[in-house]
Amino acid sequence: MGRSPCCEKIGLKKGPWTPEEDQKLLAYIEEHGHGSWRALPAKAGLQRCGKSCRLRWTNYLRPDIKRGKFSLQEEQTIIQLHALLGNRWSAIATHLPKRTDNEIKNYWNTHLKKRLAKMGIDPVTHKAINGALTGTADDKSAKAAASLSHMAQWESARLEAEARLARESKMQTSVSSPTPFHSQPNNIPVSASSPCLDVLHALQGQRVDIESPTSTLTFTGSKSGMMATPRTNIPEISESNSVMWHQRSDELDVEESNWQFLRKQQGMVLEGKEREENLIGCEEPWFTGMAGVGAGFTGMLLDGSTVYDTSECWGESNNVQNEHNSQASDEEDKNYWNGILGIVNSEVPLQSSSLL
DNA sequence: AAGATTGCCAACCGCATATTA
DNA sequence: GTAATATGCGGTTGGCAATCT
Repeated sequence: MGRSPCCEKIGLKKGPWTPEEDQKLLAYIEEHGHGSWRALPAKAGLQRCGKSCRLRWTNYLRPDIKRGKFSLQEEQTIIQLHALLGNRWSAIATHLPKRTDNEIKNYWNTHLKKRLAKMGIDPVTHKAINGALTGTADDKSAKAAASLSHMAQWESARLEAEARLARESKMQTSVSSPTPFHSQPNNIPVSASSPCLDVLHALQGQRVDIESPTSTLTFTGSKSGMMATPRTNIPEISESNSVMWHQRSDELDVEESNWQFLRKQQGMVLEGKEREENLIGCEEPWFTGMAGVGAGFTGMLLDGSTVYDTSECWGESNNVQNEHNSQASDEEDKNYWNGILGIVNSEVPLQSSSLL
């Protein structure tokens, strides 16, 4: 529908924020919460539109924002998620604690995209340009693309469901009046078993606190419906290490059928200890436990036919050929992710992973 | 030393969607 | 059901700093 007219008002200041303006905005939100962004500038004594205030807060002033250089792990996460989700920066940001969508977007555009292009990989499609990396297109790459597309659709559905649940939760908890930021149950946005976030859990093989500054999801602690009825998403690793998920059937029956499609495509699902063992395999500290993910996506990209070789993990010798992998077709398929891994590995100083 | 070029990122713009009246 | 309003998202830009010539 119609656009907000607030930014079209004459007399509102634009451009860089001054320390005084920052202080006013910060002080107001800390005391009253942001409430209605539209009404905030007048109440806070700012000659800005609400939109500008919201942006300043979410991208800069929020206390739970991590600034500085991206770690190696963050870089890989961005690349992987971009391959999965495309330019959905807010969705990607939900998987990167303390990073804003704007920051991720900027980093992608100024660093990662260039690196991919330099590697001969199309940053949009994540496919080799002119077969530079993985050879010419064939049935496998077509199937991989289809799988990836399907996965992206699935992730979209998950995000929508997540947003819907958040809304419902919000309604149930009767959050009718804005809560001052400092008095919220969690200054840090919650990581209450959000299904979407579980993707990253699988990526990292461990539970992590997701604190996306830009996440639009707001749960309200123990009163929240989300907390009362935690979702039980259980990752499963297929034979090709693809990550599978069990959803609450009462919510996501349709989505479940999508996964069955994938299961069918990917092969049998491992259970219990066997699954856990498949999550282990990479020596690289940060990658430990990630085999299920990198490998999962890799598996999909390779049509699930190639077992991921953990010796090719990020940080390991990407150029070292796997002596045990003698099949020409496997070599031809030298998976896309290895190429991606090599990009950053070859251009980013190792110490970058220990920054921040 | 100075002008040109490039890289970076905060902030803006406009569209899409959700919410409200 | 419709229109107005509010908010969120992603693309783009402007300006500053660093680097190059």
